[in-house]
Order: sequence, then structure tokens, then C-alpha cells
Amino acid sequence: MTLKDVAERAGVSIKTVSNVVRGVPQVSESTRTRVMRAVSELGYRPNPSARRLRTGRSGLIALAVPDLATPYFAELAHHVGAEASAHGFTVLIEETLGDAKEELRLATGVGASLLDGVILSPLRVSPADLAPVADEFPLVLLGERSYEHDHVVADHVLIDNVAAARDVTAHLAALGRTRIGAIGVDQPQSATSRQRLEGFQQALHGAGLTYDPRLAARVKEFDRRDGLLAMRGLLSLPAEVRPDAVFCFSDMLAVGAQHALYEAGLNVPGDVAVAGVDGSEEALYSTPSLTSVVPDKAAIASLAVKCLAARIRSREPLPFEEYLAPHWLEVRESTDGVRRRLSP
Amino acid sequence: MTLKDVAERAGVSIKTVSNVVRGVPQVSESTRTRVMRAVSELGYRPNPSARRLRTGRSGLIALAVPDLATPYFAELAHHVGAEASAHGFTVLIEETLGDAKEELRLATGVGASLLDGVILSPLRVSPADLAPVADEFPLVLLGERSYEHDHVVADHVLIDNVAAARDVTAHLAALGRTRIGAIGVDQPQSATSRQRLEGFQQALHGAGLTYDPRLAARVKEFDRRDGLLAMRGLLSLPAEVRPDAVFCFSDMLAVGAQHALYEAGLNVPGDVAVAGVDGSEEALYSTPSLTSVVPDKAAIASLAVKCLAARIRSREPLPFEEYLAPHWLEVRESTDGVRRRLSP
DNA sequence: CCGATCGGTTCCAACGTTGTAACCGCCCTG
DNA sequence: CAGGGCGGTTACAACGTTGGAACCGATCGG
Repeated sequence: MTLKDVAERAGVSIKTVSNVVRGVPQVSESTRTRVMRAVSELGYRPNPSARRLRTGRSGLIALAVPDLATPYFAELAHHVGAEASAHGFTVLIEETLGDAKEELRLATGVGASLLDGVILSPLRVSPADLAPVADEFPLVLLGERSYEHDHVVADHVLIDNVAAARDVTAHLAALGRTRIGAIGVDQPQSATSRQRLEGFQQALHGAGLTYDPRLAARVKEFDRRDGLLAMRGLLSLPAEVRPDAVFCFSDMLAVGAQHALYEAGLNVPGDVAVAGVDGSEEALYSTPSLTSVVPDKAAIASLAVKCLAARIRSREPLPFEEYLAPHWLEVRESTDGVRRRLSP
Repeated sequence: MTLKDVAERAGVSIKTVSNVVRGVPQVSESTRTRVMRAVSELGYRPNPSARRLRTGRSGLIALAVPDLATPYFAELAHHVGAEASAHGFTVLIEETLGDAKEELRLATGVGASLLDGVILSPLRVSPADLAPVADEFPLVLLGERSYEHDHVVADHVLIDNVAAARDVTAHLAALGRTRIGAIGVDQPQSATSRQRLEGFQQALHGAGLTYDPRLAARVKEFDRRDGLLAMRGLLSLPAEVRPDAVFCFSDMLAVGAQHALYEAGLNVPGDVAVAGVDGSEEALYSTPSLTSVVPDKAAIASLAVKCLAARIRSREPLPFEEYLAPHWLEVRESTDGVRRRLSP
């Protein structure tokens, strides 16, 4: 099932068939229809490997995320897939498991010789590692600002994490909470974590509250388990220190925290208000439903794919850009306590 | 960065380098080390497209699932990735969105000329469509028994859905529940849904209960939204008909159902016990934690990859097999009401 | 000491595709 | 009517890799 077979059947040369299937204009209408018929009769499909070998293009891009079982990444993958197929790309999804080697391998290994480009959500890999790669291979980073000595080393798309954290923390303060904790501080080497802590502190100051390091819970991962453990830790503090609200740096952390409160027999938000980040569907269906900062995932996906496509198309090196996607705060029961009926 | 570059640097022929990187034994130790050094100095990586073009093998397999935002599939993807890399394969994950055309395209299009094989979790595509594909392309199906006139048309890996449904329903009956509902009936063309209904009915009979069709709620998708709507529907039944337990055919349905009960101010499991299927982490962290049938996802992944690898290796057509993976019932608060402390 | 054997290496062709350049009628222009 | 231009088509080479055959020097049996 190759161009040769189609060519024989249509009675033309291989190259003419190639011209037809690629849609180049210099083909007469009569030959075009004849070739098209042969194509569909034989069920011909172009061979991506051969195409890639000859042109250097495969029409394939990869989305590499740390962990697919994280709803945020799964939902993002969904959007990236939709956006990419609108641009004529096929998306392959890879799970890096937060392994720096794996993250890098994607860009250099499989990437360089099979894929046209990579959208990478880095967790461990450092800007310095990525700098040489991004120079010669289309690469877009998600969710982390990646500077090397103060200059950008790759395109990246992200939300304003500082503002997002500020917004949600200010919301908690506006509800009258005075001992606001944070869960998700100091995740190893995570710029996202640092930025959210920054916004958290800004909002505390803005509300006239002081930052109490005892209420800033460290985690290793942004997952449910670490949220549960961190919240248990906060609950074991002396009563006068214990938080009356927590801002969790991810929805999974928040879900874990909520469960810890449930185990302890505490009321949400009566005793402790809980808020997260990610806008995952899981947060919406949680009981009580969970206040969350919702990043515009469709916008993130769209910006990332557009940017990657531009870089793939242009042979010249383009200047690296930073794109900010919108986000908004979705207030739900876990902070304001107002019972709602979901309207799906 | 090709074999040629490495060959020049090492002072040998291209073919010898090829022999070294593929690990064929007939290479002297001295040349091998010399070539290896050149390889690492230049950072050479084989070109999968060229390799695939020449050999017909790419070392790539795809896992195609309907929806990555479904925790079950995301967690499964995780396991498949691990198992495949142990077999030397790279996994590409594709989202079919339950579109039959897309499901088929994977096997015939990208599949046939880029991938060595596909693990497909079909949602809409019918056995008849897949039969011609499976004959000439390594294909393993997950989660659905696919018969065509009573004979198997492809390998498949699944749990015993009838037994799983029977187990969990029997558990609800053993708790003394007499009006047990089912959510997830009649999902269009879903064999899984039929099998779970079958097991549900078997267990009812076994417990001396009668099957009341009013308590069997239809859904279009196995998602949270449909679970919520279905449960609202069951709650709107006349009081004497209303269920005192529901078996949901997926954890997402169960989470949605739980939220509907929460909205209605009902207690779980006091007023209504809830159980699901999938063993997702979300179910564990739900409040109250959700009783679920846990399919052994690692076993499913392992069986699927092993089976696919065998089929890829063998040039001869192998007989199609059916593999059953273990499952077990994990009883949690949403049915027995016993408060637990998670021990992660 | 000659021919066979063998480990190690090289040469050649081919996988399916596309870019470049050449080609071939044909119509138009001078 | 010769020369130029042009739309449509084709021949050829090349992308990076590997299977198979050929090759080569050295060891070995007779």
C-alpha cells in the first residue's frame, strides 16, 4: 500500500500521486480525480516514517506531563489534543513521572528524530538543561518560568501564579479568616510553588495579617496523599496556632486536606475553609464542593500549540516568548459555606 | 548526527556502527568500545523513522483510551507505561474521545505505519470493525469482550465484570439493603455495562430480592455528571420505591451520585449506601470514602503488554486469547459506615 | 603448503517519501 | 515560423537505517 501501488493503478508516476496527496496545486483536475479514486480504492495512507525521513516533518507533536493521574494534566491533555488536531497535528502523550532524565530524553531522543516538537510540563528539569535543546528543537514549556541568568531560554505558557495565589488568599481573608495556612510550600525545585507562596504572602500583608511559617506546610508532591498528611500536621499544632483556613497549591492537595478534616470530625468551611488551584472536575464534585482557582486550560493549550506550530513552521530561530493565560477564582462551598446545587 | 558521523569518527564502516548500537554479537571488543566512545562523544541517537522504514519496527506502541480525564484510564496508562518500558517499548497515549472513527483510525492509520502495535480500550467501535484489522496488525483490546458470531476476533484483557458486579451487589445485600439500585445501565453499545447489569441481577436473585427496573438508571457516559443526574432521578421516585443502596458502574458515577445525596441532605451510608467500580484514588479520598471494586490495573497492563509484545515478535498469526485479570472488593465508609483513618 | 573455515568487517540495495531539475507539449508572441 | 513561457508531468537522488551477500585476513586440517 505505497505510492507505487497507487501510481500503477492510476497509470501515472509516483511523484504525481505524491503531488496529489499533498495537495500541491499544479495537478490537472482530471489526473487528480483519477488518483484520488485509486487512493480510496486501495485505502492508501501515507507512511509517516518515510515522510519524516524525507522531509524532516512528521506532523506529530508530543505533550509530556509529569503524571497523567493528576486531573489537571489529564484535562490539559484533552485540550491540547483538540487544539492540535485543529492545526493538523497528531498529539502523542508521554508521562515523565517527574524524572528529569525522562523529561530531557523526550526533547533530545525520541523528540529530535520522530517528533516535530514537544510541549513539556517540566517538574524537575532545570532551565540550564533545557537551554541547549530549545535552541535547536521546537519546545514549549508549560507552567514554569524558566530563566537562566535572567533571560528566557524557551517559550513558555503559564498563568500568573502570583496573582492567582493572591486572589484566593485575599478571598479567604475577606471571609474573616485570620489564621490562614498554605499547603504545598517548598516542593523541590518548583518555581510554581515559589510563586504561589509569594502571592500568598502578598495577600496576607495586604490584609494586615502576618505570615506564620508554622502554617506553611511543605510537601514533596502536589498529590492527595501529601495534602492529607500536611493537613494532619497542621491540625496537630497547638489550638491557638491551628489554621481556620488553608490555601492548597493544587486541587489534589485540597482534596487530601479536606479528607483529613473529615477524619478529624471538623466542618468545612465552619472550622476550616479550604481552597485549591486547578479547577478540576474532582474539586467541583467534592463534598463540600471545593473553591478553586481555575486556569483557563483551553487558553493554555491553544497558546502552547499555536506557539509550537509557529516555531515548527519557521526555519529561522524566533525570539522566545512568554504567554500568560487567564485564570479566575471559582468560589464554592468549601470557603463560603453556601449550599449549592450543581447545574451541569 | 547519523551513523555516518559516528562511523567517520570511529574509523569504521557505517554498518559496523549499526551492528554495535543494535548489540549484535559479532563485533570485536576493541571496535565495540571505540564505536561506543564515538557514540557517546557525539551524543548519537538512532533515528526511529529511518529504523522503522527499514525494519518495519519502531519500538513504539500506543495506548488508546476514550478519555484521559477518567481516573481509571489515567491510572491504567501509568501502569502500561511502566510495563512497556520494561519490555523496551515506548508508549504513546492517544485519546479517542469515544469516537468510533478515531478508534479505528488509530489501528489502521497512524498505527499501521508508525507503531508496532496498539492497546485499545474500545468504547464505540464494534468487533466487526476490528476483525479485519486485528488479523494483520498487533492489537490488544481492553475491557470488552469482543465476539463476532461467537468467536473472538482479537486478544483482549479484562476483569470478570459479571463476578465483580455480583460481589459488590451481594455485599450491599449482606448489609441488609433491600432496595438496591444500579446506575450505569444501558450505556450505548457497551458490553461492560451489560455484563455488570447481569452480575447485579444474579446477586439480587441470590439474595432473594427482585429486580425493579425503576431502580436501574440509564446513563450516556460513565462520568460524574451522569452519576449526579441519575441519582437525582432515583431520589425523585416515590418514597416507598426509593433505593437504600446504589451500585454505580464506575467510580465517577459513584462520586456524582454521592454528590447528589449530599445536595439532598441525605446521609451516606445511613440513608443510601453507595459503591462503585474502578478502585480510583479519587474514590479513596472521597468523603465518605467510597467502597469500590478494584481491578488489578497492574495485572491488566502487564497482561496486555506481554500479549502485544508476543504478537509483535511472532511473524506467524497466533490464536486470539482472552486474559482475565484479578479484581477484589474494597469495602469503605460509603457502605459499611465504619469510620476509617487512611494509612497512606 | 593449499584450500576450507570462520570471525569480523565492508559494500550494496532497499524501505516509502519528496525536492530538484529536467522534460514535453502546447500556446503565445514577435 | 522560430523562440519563449508555462502548465503538467516525470526521472533521479537522497533522507538514515539495516539485511544480505561479499570480502578479507588469519587460523586450521589434511
